[in-house]
Amino acid sequence: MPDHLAPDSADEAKKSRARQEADPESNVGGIAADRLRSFIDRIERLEEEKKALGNDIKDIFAESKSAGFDVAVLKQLLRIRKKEPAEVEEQESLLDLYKRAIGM
Amino acid sequence: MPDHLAPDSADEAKKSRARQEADPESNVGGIAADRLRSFIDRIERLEEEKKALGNDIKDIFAESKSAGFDVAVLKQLLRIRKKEPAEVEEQESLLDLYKRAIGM
Amino acid sequence: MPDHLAPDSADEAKKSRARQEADPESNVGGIAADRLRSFIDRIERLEEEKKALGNDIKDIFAESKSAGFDVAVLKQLLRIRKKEPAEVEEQESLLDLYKRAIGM
Amino acid sequence: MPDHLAPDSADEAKKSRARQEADPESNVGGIAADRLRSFIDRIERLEEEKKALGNDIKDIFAESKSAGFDVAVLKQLLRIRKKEPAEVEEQESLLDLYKRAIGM
DNA sequence: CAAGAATTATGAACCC
DNA sequence: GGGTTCATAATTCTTG
Repeated sequence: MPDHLAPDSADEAKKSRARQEADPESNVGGIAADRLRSFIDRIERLEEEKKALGNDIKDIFAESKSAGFDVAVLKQLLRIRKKEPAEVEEQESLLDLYKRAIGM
Repeated sequence: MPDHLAPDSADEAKKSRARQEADPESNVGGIAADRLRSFIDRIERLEEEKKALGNDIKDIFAESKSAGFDVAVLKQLLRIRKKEPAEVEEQESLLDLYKRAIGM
Repeated sequence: MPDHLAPDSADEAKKSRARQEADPESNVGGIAADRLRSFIDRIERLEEEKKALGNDIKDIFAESKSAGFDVAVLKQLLRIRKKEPAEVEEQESLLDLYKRAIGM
Repeated sequence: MPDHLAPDSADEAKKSRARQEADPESNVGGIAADRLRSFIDRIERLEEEKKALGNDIKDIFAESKSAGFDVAVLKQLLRIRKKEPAEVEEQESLLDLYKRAIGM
């Protein structure tokens, strides 16, 4: 987003304080606006980091593929490791049951 | 093609099995166990960090809610802020496409 | 319970009743096999039709390419046409959110 | 939309030809425009049908859930049925191999 | 045929 | 806690 739409922080701080008393109920243009901006900034920053980590993970999958590993199987393995062993077993036995029921 | 360049994954898999004797410690059933474990560890580590960031974000939403903000509105604001650059980009790519389509 | 609906064994009857009120004839390991098979058949049938439609669409793209149209541009046009109603909807929901946020 | 507001196809065809001569080089507003519109209409129609089928499938999953089946397992079963048996076996054995390699 | 984008499906979070 | 919406992951399709 372009910076020109955002007033600089010093001016904003002044305005915030000035208006805070004038319109305390809705807090529009007052300290609440600063607070809102702060929340948004913090969240967007964290989301950026999160995305970067996602890219790192993707890189490792590419690396493991180059090393000759089957990425689909690797992902399957990771999925299994995330689940509780009991859950894995339960789903497997249910799958077997369904298979037998339809004669597979 | 020189040997030191990476062969494709099928060849690599074959070579891995061929080399099993040469590197017995980390080889299990023709698989470079150490390498596999390393990939898995790295990925799981990064996923943990990613999840932690997700929790941080959730915390901020809770905080903003406590501060009196409407979380749903906040999220929609964030979504719009995220989408706008994407749309600018899209318009540009559409323009490029049209240019190419008419041979510019 | 009529005899002709009676399951083969007492154990089977218990399991059947515990899990569902199914026709015992079609019960395999406590699973209503006929019902399961029916669900699977119906889903696979619909997925086939869905895939066929996907192929039809692909054919039309090929046809439009033969007619001299730029397929990439065409696809982007379609994407935009699909997105516009979504945006209208979003604007409305955003408005609703703002209203709620200010207590209307 | 009421039918009386839509020009009938003969009228539309006449108009197309009338404009074709006016701008033959780029084919804008001429037959190519009609052709383009036709492609778009056909594709959008098919995509609608495709989406409807997707909804039908979703409904069946809901129905099977109500009947007491585990939807996740059901989907797993369908996925397996889609793959070639050889592929299924290969992936399973590879998974076992990886598991042993990391000592699971 | 590998890489990348696009669609589709799955899983998580939120509200009721 | 169950259904619904939204974010993330997986698959599919396309292009070079």
